[in-house]
Amino acid sequence: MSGAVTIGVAAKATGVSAKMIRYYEETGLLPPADRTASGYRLYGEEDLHTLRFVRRARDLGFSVEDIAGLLALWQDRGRASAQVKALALHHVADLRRRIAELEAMARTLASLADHCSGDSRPDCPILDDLAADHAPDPRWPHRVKPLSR
Amino acid sequence: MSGAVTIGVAAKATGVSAKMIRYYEETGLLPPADRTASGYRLYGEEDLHTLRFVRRARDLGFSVEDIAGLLALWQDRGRASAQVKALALHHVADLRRRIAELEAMARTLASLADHCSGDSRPDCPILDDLAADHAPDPRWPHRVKPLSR
DNA sequence: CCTTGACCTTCCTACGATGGGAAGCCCCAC
DNA sequence: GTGGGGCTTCCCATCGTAGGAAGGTCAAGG
Repeated sequence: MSGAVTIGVAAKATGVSAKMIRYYEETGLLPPADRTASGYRLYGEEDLHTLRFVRRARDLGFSVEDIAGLLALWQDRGRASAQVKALALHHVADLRRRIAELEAMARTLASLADHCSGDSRPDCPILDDLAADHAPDPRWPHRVKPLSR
Repeated sequence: MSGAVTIGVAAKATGVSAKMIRYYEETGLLPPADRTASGYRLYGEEDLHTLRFVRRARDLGFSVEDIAGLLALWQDRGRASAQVKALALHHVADLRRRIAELEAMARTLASLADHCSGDSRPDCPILDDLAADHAPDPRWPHRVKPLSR
């Protein structure tokens, strides 16, 4: 029943650093914490719960802005789960898009590295690729450079 | 043989914005460009080649710091391709690590969303998961909170 | 009662890569 | 010579996080 703890304890208990707790408060993600007479922030069990919620959401890659939405829905007992699901699926789509981008990079680079002898000789397909003329604009129909000269 | 072009032309020709070209120069990735009498930066064919190299490397996800290394190797005719390959493979490993992280998030979230009805009712496994007690420190052996009180 | 050390407060700085914008100079075409 | 577009530098913002300085607070132990 003691309840209220200071920011350092709250940080350790929730895995959110004290710095970030202050930042979240400052940016409005969290409401201003209660204070002791001397100005120390105090966190009760419910606040800790909220902080853990925020941390979990961050761990799942949600932006702070998205988390504000999730928190609002969480605290709205009359919410429609459809709203939550939409937010989540939107985020999943975002994650998948970023994954696809990274995978394209990794594939390209791995394939280049695969063709590189990796010994003491200077010849290197990786550098050759980087130095080659890559079409800047057209997305995929990668126009091969004209052969005749 | 006109050769030298101003920064805006170089930007369009290479796909690197003028802002970024200045930034790269400022941070030492690129050597200071030649200037006209009135202070305009000038870029020759070789500079454009370098800029395209940088852009390609950025497109492959290399950090500016890594690109500095790649540029140095590129310009070192006596380099060992092993060095380039090592840099590339290190970066691939980094990409794969980030991909794995994002995939873990996406998988978790997609599975939660999958169990969410997504209708007008408020019940939502996604929020339930976010609100649940997730172990902060211990990696997986998820210690359940003590029952007795 | 006073010191000590751990904690808290605010405020400022930085990261990495990028974009936006303002104020002022430069250059070319008309 | 004028207008408009390009160039210069300088400052600010992003996003989430961390570090540090300067100073107040608190509890424990002498």
